[in-house]
Amino acid sequence: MRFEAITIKDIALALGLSTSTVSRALRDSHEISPETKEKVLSYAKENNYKPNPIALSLKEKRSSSIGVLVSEIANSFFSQAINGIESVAQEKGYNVIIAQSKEYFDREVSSMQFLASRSVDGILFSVSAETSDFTHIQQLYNRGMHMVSFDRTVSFGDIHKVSVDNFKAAYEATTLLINNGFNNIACIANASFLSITMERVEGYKAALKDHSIPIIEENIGFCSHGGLIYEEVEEILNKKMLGIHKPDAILACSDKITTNTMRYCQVHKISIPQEVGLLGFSNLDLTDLLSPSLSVVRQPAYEMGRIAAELLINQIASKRPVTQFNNVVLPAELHQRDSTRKK
Amino acid sequence: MRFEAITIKDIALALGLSTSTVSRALRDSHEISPETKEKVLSYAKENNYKPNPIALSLKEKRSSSIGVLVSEIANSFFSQAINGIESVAQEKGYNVIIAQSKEYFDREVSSMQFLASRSVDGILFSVSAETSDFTHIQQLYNRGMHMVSFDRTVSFGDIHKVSVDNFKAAYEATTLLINNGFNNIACIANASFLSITMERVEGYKAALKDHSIPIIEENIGFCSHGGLIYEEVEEILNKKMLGIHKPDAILACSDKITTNTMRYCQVHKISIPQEVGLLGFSNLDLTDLLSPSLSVVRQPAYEMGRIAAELLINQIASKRPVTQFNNVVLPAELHQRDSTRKK
DNA sequence: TTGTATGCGTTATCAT
DNA sequence: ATGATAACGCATACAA
Repeated sequence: MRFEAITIKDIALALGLSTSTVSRALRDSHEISPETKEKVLSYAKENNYKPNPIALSLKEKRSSSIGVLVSEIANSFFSQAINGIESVAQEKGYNVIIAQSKEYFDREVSSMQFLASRSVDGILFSVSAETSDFTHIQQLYNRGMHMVSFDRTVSFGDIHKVSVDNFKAAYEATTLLINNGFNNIACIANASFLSITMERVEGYKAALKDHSIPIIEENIGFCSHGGLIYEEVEEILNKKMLGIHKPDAILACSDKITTNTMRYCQVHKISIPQEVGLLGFSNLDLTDLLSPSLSVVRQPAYEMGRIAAELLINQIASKRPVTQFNNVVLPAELHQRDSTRKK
Repeated sequence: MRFEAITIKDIALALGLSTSTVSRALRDSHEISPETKEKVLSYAKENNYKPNPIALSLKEKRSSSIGVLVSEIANSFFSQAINGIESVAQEKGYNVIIAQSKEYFDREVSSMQFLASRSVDGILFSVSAETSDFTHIQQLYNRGMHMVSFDRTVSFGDIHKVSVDNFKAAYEATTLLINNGFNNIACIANASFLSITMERVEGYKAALKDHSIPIIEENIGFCSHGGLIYEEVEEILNKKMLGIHKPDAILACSDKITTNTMRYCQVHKISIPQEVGLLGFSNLDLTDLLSPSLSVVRQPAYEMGRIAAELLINQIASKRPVTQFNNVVLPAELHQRDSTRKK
């Protein structure tokens, strides 16, 4: 007993009409008599007729589904972004198909090809922490796939981009630390070739410079895997905290780096903010409940997801080739709490 | 320049063969000469031929995609579960299509119909906090849709179920509170008709009974919307904390209820665990960093996702109708930390 | 206003 | 060993 849905053919047979008449009646064509239309429509409703989306896809060469490629679903930022994407997709009648790279370049390439081969109409993506080469994206794009990049964007120009103002966010975060009396601030960031990483590091540097604080390269650290692994963060923090330039505050530039830095301080019994101030990028919704309350840069993940999805779906829907490429930049939110309040 | 993939017809044309020959060669049929096979295969490889999954779906009446319906994607438990689902799907060549009910019954019904109408091969679902009527599920199921229920399961029998041992988890959690010297324990749970709610409340009651502590119904509270809304939790907690039976500890039976209870204590300046002990169900991965470190029941979300996805995909793949229905019950993890250590 | 025929990409069933 | 044809469900150009 397998799921046998009613088709146009069934309706045509039952009503003694041709499939084309039924098809037209269902699509409310003006060249169908009101009576026939009524007959077909009521029969369709009674028998719960639903057009077969697969047949439609084959015919129309579109699938009404969009692919989303992120590094990790179980990451608060991305799950919030997917939430936004799903909400728009739902409104516009699109499926959302999920794939994740797990921060591996190889998985990013294969996942993207997987999505493309499943004939999605477009792809929303945020590159992995290992991705410095964009040819797989460029190729797909050149072959005509609709794509929108979000969060971690790409360097080539002819594509919609949605991101937060990372420079400003890091600039303001660093300034907050400085204004609270910290002046030897370390910066722990993601893989160095990610767009978001360099923007954040530049914002950090600019804030120091504007406050006449010397930039010490040794105070800057990069995590090649997004800070996903505690040991990676630990090693970097050991260098900083045990080094000659021992910082009095830390700017943690990603979700995972932030929590792993907290964990490091807990494990090594370093009190925040007495021994070291801490300000981190984080999208967790309970950072105010942490010990001590964590000052954070929060990214508008849900909104980014919505905007990116809207751009993509509009691009898919518009028949004409896109010539104008948006580069939407949203502001992040800065929340000050106890972890930056120096005694 | 739209994404124009190469088809069997293109290959046939280029090589002066018929489409059927090409099709057979690609599927490595024994009735094709080695030379032809070689020619076709190498041409296909050169031109990066990929069979069109939509045409395949239309022909085979299957889509190689599974739907996942959860209440909220941006919830740590569900995003971890989706992570597990995606990992299995990836291995077996299935798409994962996501939909969420947002804890609304209406959205659950429409999302499920949406998934079904997009011809997914099967659906993995966890019902919304409003769902007490399962007819929409039962109907779809009776029409032949493959379904597996997880986390919040359903009452009808002929379906695979994957869940955690909620009774045992709540029993052990309550016992831990009792052993730490608390004896007037309140229990805040989800909507009362959810399977998980009653199992947890029963576990709580059983633990009290086994320790000869009277069960006070007034100490038990239910959140109709999964504790999603702070005010809902606040109202319930006000009744408890300002009531005549003021509890000395709280068992918070969901992710959101747990964090909202912490927030309540923070807002109302109630110190944990001095004034009230707290033990909550939570899947956040930094509960040890909370203030004070939170004792939690953690659910094996990733594993549940994997197991549920495996069951579903096996069910889809097996041609025979399923007669044996699994009811997989996994143990939860109990982590004791400061929030239950009475001074 | 309605019906007939064709095609989307693929495979299965017939031929040859 | 290979080719022609039909079918999956739908929409549409063309015919009537």
